[in-house]
Amino acid sequence: MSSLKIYNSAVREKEVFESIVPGHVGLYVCGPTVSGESHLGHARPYITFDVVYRYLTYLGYKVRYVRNITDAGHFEEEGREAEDKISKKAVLEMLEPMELVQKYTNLFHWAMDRFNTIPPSIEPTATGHIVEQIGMIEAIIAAGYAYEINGSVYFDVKKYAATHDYGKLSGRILEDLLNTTRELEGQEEKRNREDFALWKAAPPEHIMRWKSPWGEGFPGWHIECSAMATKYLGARFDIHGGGMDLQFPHHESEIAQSTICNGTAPVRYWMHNNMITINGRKMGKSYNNVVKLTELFSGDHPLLEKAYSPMTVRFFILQTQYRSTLDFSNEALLAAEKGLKRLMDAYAWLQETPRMPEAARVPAGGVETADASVARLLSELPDFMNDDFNTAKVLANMFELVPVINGIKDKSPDAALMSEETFESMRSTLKLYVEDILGLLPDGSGEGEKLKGVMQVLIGLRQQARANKDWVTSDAIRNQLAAQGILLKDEKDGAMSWTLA
RNA sequence: GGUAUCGUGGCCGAGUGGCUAGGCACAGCUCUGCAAAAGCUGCUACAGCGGUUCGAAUCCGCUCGAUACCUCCA
Repeated sequence: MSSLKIYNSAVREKEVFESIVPGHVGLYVCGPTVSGESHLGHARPYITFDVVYRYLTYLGYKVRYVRNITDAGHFEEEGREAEDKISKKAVLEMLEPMELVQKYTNLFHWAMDRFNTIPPSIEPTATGHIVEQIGMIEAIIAAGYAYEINGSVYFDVKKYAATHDYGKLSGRILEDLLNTTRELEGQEEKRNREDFALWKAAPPEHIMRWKSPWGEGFPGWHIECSAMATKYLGARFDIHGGGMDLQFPHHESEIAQSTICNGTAPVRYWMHNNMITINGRKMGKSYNNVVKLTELFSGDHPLLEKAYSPMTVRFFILQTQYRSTLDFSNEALLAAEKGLKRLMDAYAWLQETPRMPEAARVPAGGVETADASVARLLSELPDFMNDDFNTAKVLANMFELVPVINGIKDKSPDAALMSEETFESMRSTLKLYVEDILGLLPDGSGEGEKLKGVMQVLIGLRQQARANKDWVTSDAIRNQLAAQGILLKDEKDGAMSWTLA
């Protein structure tokens, strides 16, 4: 079997994965900023790294998965007037930042649960680690790589770059940054334009504020990840993940801070997922093209023709290699929905069929025509996962198994013949990859025991009607069920199956 | 302007030198009371131009086009 290779953004090539501490993996993923609702674009990293987490766990590693919640900084609820922040209204009417944080954190957890992502081992919040962040900033100042001005603290990029490779991760050259940095407000007090904030003094109207050696203020964006990653994973850990748009400046700055503070580069393998685009454009607030997850699940958005289930979205994302851009459209999502249904229908039947049906059994002296190809398709799955988590190829192989499974199910005369061992191997391997590694769940929601019982009654009535060639009754049952969103199918041997539409 | 990535059939997308990706859509056939599903078959592409090579979607160069980042961003 092949060994796991990961594309390391820092060196721009695939490297064989070796954990720093044998048997253990430290995984850090930049989490959401909970000042607003998560959108489809946010779903990608969390689903991508959920699969990474699942696969590493399957490989036998004890993984500590840390994903932060960014709940400090500038906060403003969408649509809410900024003046609220400084109004002299009663406390209850004023914007309470933690109320927003709680609301959007809950919503985020709800969406992650629907996507069937496994919760991280630790989900630290920025506000819960102010002490650690202040400690880290003090260490950086003590080392001489940061300076305080007017209650704010900035990282001295120029000094750092003199002896370290600032820009290595993002492929940037410091001089270029000097010339191309945008004009922003509040930049005057920095020594150099490329310096970034470790701590910002809070203006009087700023509600989120903490005491620090430099006065009241709040931490810079980059320091929180460095502080929390260091605290829970150590000065040097295995994998750091996040969206490509975070590569610069966020991750570059993380490297600089942690390197000065801890005396070592923090991360062994950097992984960056690509963006989700709409009509070729990145999904983002500034482009005004975001589809929120709640809108996606409800279908309530001008760009959406219908609602799409969380599993459809998960499948849609996994059908693409995580380093490629993924273009969103109704057509693409619809295709994903249909494809997933086909895969999961075959999969569900296979899981309900513990023993190889007679019809597919190889007759005495017969040839196991399907054994070799099925075995090959199955044996390639770990190779694909080991090749930088190529879930697209894993799914492609699974789709090649679908006709094999359906052939057995339909007892078609030219059904693929295979040995009992191959059948069992197919069953257990698919369960492992579909459910445990890719995290795709059969859409069994709503199929309560009572509904199953009721369906059995209706199926019985319809079978009777069909036996009597009473097509009127037969069709009435099927059509009325369809109107209720239940699709009834006649199988080859007179049996019937049903699915919720 | 700087840096980087990408351009694959109607659509989405895998693929770093030779072998069918896969899904969806579409067409035909089989099965079927009808339907749906399923099975089989077909549709077979790599932006353009040069180069390297026995051989290139894959390597190199140029051109055209697109996107991302350049301190809000998954």
